[in-house]
This record gives sequence, structure tokens and C-alpha cells, in this order.
Amino acid sequence: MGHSEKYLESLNEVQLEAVLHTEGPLLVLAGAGTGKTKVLTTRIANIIQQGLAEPQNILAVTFTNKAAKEMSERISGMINSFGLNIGTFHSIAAKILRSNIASLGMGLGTNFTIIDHGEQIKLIKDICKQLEIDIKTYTPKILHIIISRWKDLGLLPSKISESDMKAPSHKIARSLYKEYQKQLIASNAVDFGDLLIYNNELLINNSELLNYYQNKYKYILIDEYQDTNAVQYVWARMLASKWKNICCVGDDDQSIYSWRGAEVGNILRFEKDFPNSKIIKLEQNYRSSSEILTAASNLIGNNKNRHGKTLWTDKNIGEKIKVISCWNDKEEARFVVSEIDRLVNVGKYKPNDVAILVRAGFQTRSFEEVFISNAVPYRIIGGLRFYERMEIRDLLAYIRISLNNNDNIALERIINVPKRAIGNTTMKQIKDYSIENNLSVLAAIRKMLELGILKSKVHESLSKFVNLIDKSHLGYQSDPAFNVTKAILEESGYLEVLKEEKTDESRSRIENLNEMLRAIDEFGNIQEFIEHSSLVMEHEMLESNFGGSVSIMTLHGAKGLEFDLVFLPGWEEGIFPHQKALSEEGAKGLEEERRIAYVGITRAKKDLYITFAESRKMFHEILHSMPSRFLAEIPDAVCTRISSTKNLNYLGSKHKFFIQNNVSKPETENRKINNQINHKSKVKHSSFGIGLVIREDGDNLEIIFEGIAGIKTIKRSHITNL
DNA sequence: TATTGTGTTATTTTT
DNA sequence: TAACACAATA
Repeated sequence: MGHSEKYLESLNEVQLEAVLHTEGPLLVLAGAGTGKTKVLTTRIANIIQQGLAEPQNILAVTFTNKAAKEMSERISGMINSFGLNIGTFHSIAAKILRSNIASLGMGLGTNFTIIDHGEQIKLIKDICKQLEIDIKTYTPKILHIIISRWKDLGLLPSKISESDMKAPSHKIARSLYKEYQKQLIASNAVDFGDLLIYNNELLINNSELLNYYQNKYKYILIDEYQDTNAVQYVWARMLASKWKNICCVGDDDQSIYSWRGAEVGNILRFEKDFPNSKIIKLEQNYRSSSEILTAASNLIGNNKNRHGKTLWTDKNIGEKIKVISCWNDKEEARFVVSEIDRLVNVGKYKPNDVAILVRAGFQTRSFEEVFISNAVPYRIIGGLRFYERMEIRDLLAYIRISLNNNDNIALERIINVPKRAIGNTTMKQIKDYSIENNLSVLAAIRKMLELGILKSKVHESLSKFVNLIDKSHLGYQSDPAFNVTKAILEESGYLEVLKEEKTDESRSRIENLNEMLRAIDEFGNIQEFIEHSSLVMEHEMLESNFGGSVSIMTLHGAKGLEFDLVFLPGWEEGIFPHQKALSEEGAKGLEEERRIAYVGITRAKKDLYITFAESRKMFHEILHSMPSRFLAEIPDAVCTRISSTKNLNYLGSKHKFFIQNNVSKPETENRKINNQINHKSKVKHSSFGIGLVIREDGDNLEIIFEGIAGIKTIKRSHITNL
């Protein structure tokens, strides 16, 4: 090989084999931290470099936009990859569907909209009302899950047989599903599941199209293959069946999304599905210390349903894992935060290198409080995303109804936002009219205005609204999208209502809307912007202070990430493994919980703390619980177990806990007395800046800060007098 | 029509 | 605790 293949040099033997095995089906089983992305990106670079295919003849599919973006950046650092098809299942499917929508023959137009989760639920709720389904016995949430699972399997309503309906809820769900699809199409809209289902319909029914795409994609790569559902599997297999150069990369041990239709079976079955395939296992871990790796391997070894890999590392002996028992959830949070504080202060880690990974979202709260009062910078990842914010969705709805007059879902969202005196009664009247006359909601309004059958106040309000939509519709065809959208905000009165509110919240909403206007300006093409906003649900990543901040997120959200120091709190039976996983899914559920634990442990590079609380305040009850069974699956040789209580018989005599009263330092020791601060003192806080003390309550000070932090209660020890 | 009060019920999440 | 649905009321 010539000197131009320099990028191959940094690969280990097995990685190299995976990169060079270009022809025929290949499954790369990549354990955590074994260089999966490196293999994927180098493989693509190599295919291009060797002249095996042009970039446009390569298809690389990921699950998240983040992964797609990272891969794309890494490849373009290696080689000119212009024209490469890289994206999420949904974005690629959307592109194929949009350019061939007429061949589908379902009445959808090229400007179909993609509705998000919230709108799916809203639509289901509405249909429940129409069909008089009792939403107390069958909640829209449950019904949505049933429909989504059917969609994951690729089943449209007509394909659901009696045998698919085991429970009475399934019967209800099927009739609902039928109507749901009908109303989506009437709105010229699809949901995420439809993107893939319609793709398959399209390809199965049009051999010419199928031939075209099969020919085009000479090399196909699928990332996170363990997360694929049945439709995605069918789709990928169909596209790959001509050249058969499909390379799937994944880790069966990290399959943690079965509850949204992912089938581990796809990765376990690979050899059967793709004859003459090769399987390569990446087992050398470059991320974690040997202790962490041993713990992870032992734990996951308790699962039966897996390919089985043996991860190894050539790293030296590192720190032991700390398993710590706490009195209750408060002590747990205090311990974790004070330990982070200590390790940051001695200079061992920067806040950026630290993560707290929880099983469920509600667990973040107890940490948040302690972080604030201890003045440790933190950020909670996975909360509200930009495109999920109310004002953003509202503005998107205005744009959507302007572009696609049939988008009933968008129209209903903003018909009375801001208030236009269109209440439930009027809305019901309009909807009934639209159904009777087989019109879209906007068309129904038009007709009703024409006939003059509405009350004068409503009539006036609605005709103003319709004029705005018509004006915007025309505007988007000729004027800059930025101007048109700005006019919507102003002329609808939306902006004015926010301006008058004059709260922190309303100011931040205005800020967000401006941010969105900037984004629209950047995109130029409004249709493309809408596509982006419905398919890219990125988290806001505000990187502010110097050492960054400690990340708090769910274990699911941490997949693919790594941190020097990781805390895994809440390892108690019922929380982790989660009670619902056990009661609803049984042994299968337990194995998935164990995989989640495995993902958590393998996020850590150097240091790992696992904690559990003997009692926990949940809602308004105190819950006592046993330590997680997973703790017993971590070998004693790689961990130190410390307890702050004397109740040591949790895990049998096998595991010895060292007693250490008060794992977290008692508060009295922790505080430096800061007596010179009193009422009306001007003070400084490392995160919130300068403020004024407005109330004293023993050790706690109520402070009003100058910035957006507002009023906060903070301990004396974390404040400096000015 | 819009607001206020009461009761119910709590995974994981990307697209 | 907090978010939400729904009923009662202004």
C-alpha cells in the first residue's frame, strides 16, 4: 500500500481487518470504548481512497444527528468525501420519500410535514374524544406506545391481524390507528414511523425505484445496529440486497432501547440474515482502567442473551471502584457533590471531566439543589430541547400552516395563540363543519367566513387570521423567509403579548424566537429549515465557564460519551433495576437493565463511584429499599465498599463493607463561618456573580443576584463578602 | 370564553 | 413536588 494510506497506521490489527474487509456483509461487534467510530470512518475513507466507490455511492446511517455529524467531520478530516450520503435513518428516509412522494400514491404532497411526539399525542387525544374512547382506561400515552410498536414492526392498520391484538386495548388501538393515519394524511403530514414504513412501501411497489437505489448505494454502513427496529432492518436489507456490501457496527451489550422497538435480535441474527457474512469483534478497550473493565465484564457476564465478548486493556492498575452506602437520598447527593468538590479542588479533575449518571430523570433534582448551594457548576443534559420549547413550536406551527394549508395539526395549535377569542365551542363548530364537508380546517374556516355563519366577533378575528396566513403563504414564495417570519411574529400579536409580560421567562422566549429567526436567515430556504427542525432535536450545549461544568444526565443519554470520573447514584432495587422493567418485561427486562448498568460503568475512564441510599423520599413518602442486585455482580477485588451506617447485612456476608460514620462530612465541619455577612451585605458567588443579601436564616442566606439568577438561597460558606 | 380549583398520577428518549 | 385533565366558576 502506498504512502497515501497513512490513516490506516493508527489502527490495531482487528480494526484494520474490519476496515479492509470491504466486500460482502460484515458485522463489527464493537465493545464499549474499542474504537467503533474510528473503524467506521476509516472504512469509508478507505473505500473512497481505493476508488471502490464514489462518495455518492456510499450510504452511512446513524441514529442521531450528533453521531452523523461527528462521523461526517471525522471523514472529511481524512479525505474529500463530498457527496457522501450520511444521516439518520429518518433524515435519509425523509429525503427519499419527499423526492418520490407521487409514486407512493397515498395523497401526500411534496410539502408534507413531519409531526413530533407532542403532536402525535395531541392527535391521539383528539381522536379518542371523537371516537369516544375512555382515556382513563386507555390513556393516550399507552395507545401511542401500542401504535408506535406496530409502526416499528412496519404494520399499517390494514396489516394488523386478529392475532396481533391480544389485549382489549389493542382492539381500541387498531380502530384509533386507522383514524390516526387517515387524519395525518388529510393534514398532509407523517410521523417518524411513517417515514420508514412509507419508504418500504415505496420501494416494494416500485421495482424501478428500488433498482435505482440498490444500484446507487454500493456500500452501506449502519451504526448502532443493536438499536435497529424491524422496519429499519427491512429497509437496510432491501437496499443492500444488490451489492451485499453492508457493514453493521454495534454492541449487543449496549442495546438499551427495546422499549422503543429496537430489537437486539437483529444483531444476534446477523449471520442468518446475511449469508456468507463475516463477524469481527473489537475487544481491546482504550477507554477505561482495568478495574472498571473487570467490573463491567463481570456484570454483563450475567446476561444470557448475547454474542459474548471479552474486553481487555493494556492499561496499568488504577483506582478501585468505590461502592458507597448512604443513609438517604439527601446524604447521597451531599456525598457525591462534596466528593466532586474535593477532587476538583485538589486539582485531580475539572468539572468538565465529571458526570453523574442517573436511571431516571427525577433523580437529578436532589443533586441540583446541592450543586446550587455548594456553588459547583453543573448542567443537566437532556431537559428541554430548543425545538421543543413552546414559543418555538408555536412559531413553527405558524410557518407550517402558511406553507401547507392542510396542516390541521399546526392550525389547531395556534388558532387561539395569542388569544383570539376562539374557544372550545367555536373550534368544535369549525371542526364539525370541516368533517361534514370534507374540508381541511383552514378551508372550512374560509367557507364559513364566506357564508357569514359565524358570530361577528369571531368572524372578524378569524378573517384577520386567515389574511395573515394567506399573506405569509404568498410571502414565502417570493420574499426572504426571515422577513416573512418576522412579520408573522409582529402581525399575529405573538411578540407583543410576550413583550407586555415583562418576566424573565417572556424575555427568554423572545430571545429564543430571535435565535430561531437567525437560524431561518442562515438556512434561507424555509422548507429546508422546517425539515431540519423536525428531524434535528439537538440539545443545547452551552459551554460557559472555564473548567466547564459537571454533567448530570440519564444513563440512556450518556451512551457514546466518556468521562474521567463517573458517579452512578441510586443503585437500589426498584430504581435500578427499575421496578417497571422487572414487572412488565421479566427476565428480558432485567437483562436490559443490566445492559444499562453496563453502559453506565463503561462511561468511566479513571474513577467510578457507585452509591445507593437506604431510604429515599419519593413524592411524599419515604421509601426503604435494598441495594441493587447489580452491586453483588461487581467483584470484591476491584472495589472498596464503604458504609455510613451499621446495617451491613445487605448482600450477605460475602461482601464486606467498611464502616465510616458519615460518609459525607457533617455540615458543621464543612462550613467556614462567615459571620461578617449580614442583612444587606453585598456579596459574591462564583457562579451567580454579585448579589445583595435580603434575608438571613442561620446558615442560609437569601440573596438577590444582579444577573438572571434572581433570588437564591445559599449557604454562608459559599459566599464572599465584598 | 377564560380563569381557577380539584383530583390524579407518576421510566428510560431519538427521530 | 409538579404536571396535567377536567369541572366549576366568573
